[in-house]
Amino acid sequence: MLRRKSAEDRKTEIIAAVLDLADRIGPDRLTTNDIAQEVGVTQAAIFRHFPTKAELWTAVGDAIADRLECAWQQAVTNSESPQARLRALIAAQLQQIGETPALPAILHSRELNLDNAALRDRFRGVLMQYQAHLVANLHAMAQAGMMGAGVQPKDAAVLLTSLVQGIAIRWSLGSRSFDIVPEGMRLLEVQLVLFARKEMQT
Amino acid sequence: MLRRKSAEDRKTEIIAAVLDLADRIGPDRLTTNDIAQEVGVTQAAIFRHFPTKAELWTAVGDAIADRLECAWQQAVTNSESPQARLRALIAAQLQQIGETPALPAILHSRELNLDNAALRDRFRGVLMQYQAHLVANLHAMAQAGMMGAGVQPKDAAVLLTSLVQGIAIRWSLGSRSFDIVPEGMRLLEVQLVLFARKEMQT
DNA sequence: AGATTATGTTAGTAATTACTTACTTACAAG
DNA sequence: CTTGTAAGTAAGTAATTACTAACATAATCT
Repeated sequence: MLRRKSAEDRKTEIIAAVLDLADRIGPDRLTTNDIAQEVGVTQAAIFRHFPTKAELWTAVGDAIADRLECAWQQAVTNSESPQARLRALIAAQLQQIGETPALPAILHSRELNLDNAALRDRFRGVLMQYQAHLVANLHAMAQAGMMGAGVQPKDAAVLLTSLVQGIAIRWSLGSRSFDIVPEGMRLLEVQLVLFARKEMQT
Repeated sequence: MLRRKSAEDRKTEIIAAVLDLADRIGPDRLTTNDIAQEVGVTQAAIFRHFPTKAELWTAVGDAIADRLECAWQQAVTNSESPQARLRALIAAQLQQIGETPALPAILHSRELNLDNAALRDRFRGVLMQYQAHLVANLHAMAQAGMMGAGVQPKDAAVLLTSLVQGIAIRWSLGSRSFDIVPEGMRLLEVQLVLFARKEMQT
């Protein structure tokens, strides 16, 4: 017979299954049937734990947002210098994507961006918070004389978030044939060297 | 009564409708019913022009690939210097996204990446061709002494494609509240200045 | 003008979807 | 051991999906 689990355990199990399936099938395509099969219960069992599919997605989104916030909160508090914090923030982001490859797809899915306004706003806030962290540390670096002139911290932050997104896309399209964290950090160093340069050429 | 159109006209009309709906509804969510309503015909009429939904998507993908290839072919041939070609290539890409906002979503949709292997491979080839264009011109710039040392053309090309993707994402998430082409070109100039810098600081 | 054909419609189909209802049973507490 | 409840199932539902077959008519050609 089937071993029963506590509702809490089953819920986290279902959310994990959604994260996994969102990567393989796609966030906008996975069905409650897919989820049930992955977990190993009947379809009806899913609705015992989440009244609607929308609320299931809300739970998934909340879990993601929590994880992200926690990850870069740690990155900020565990690093001393602005430069170290910057590196830690980028590394944290890359690691999160590496652990949960469906993350970008879910963040841009219509499931959450069209059907779930509350969660969309939360994600927007979380991502703005990340951008603010980057800007703050870039600003501190500029004041410490570690940045060449002519680059606004805001623009630099956009270049860095773009770098992360670009790596993530290249990683996905290329069937994840390289390690995302070291490759991302390598390119980060390239960009940081560019930031640090001072003299210009005609 | 309904005015009938030639099959060719109707096909392009349907493809245009798909591109529009893919942006509003999402590539993996839009139905043949949605398309029919948008075009103003019955659902069955869609299947008069495309035998299956998969073949419709193939046509849409082909149209996109053609458009992209054509756009940056023009960019390459109409510009004299490597630097001008680089700017033209980025501008072309930004303009394509501006004209067809669904482009990134379709490129990464499961519809084309899971269900249509042939088209996925074509897209991969097209994007690699773009990357090759960037690398070639960055290499020419380096040989002309227009690039500071220490940055490989390949890495620089990755930074530039990331920049385009990052701008596109920011543009989408921010409800397209800014003009994508000028904002993208502004950030491109920032990155190009960084590339051109030479002396380093400790 | 009349015949032909290509573009359309109407009215279906089987499969899949999210979700429900009524019933069952594993499990923890007394 | 008994018992109440929480976690599960079996068997449905109506709505939506991609797709089809038979019929209709606007457009085109001679």
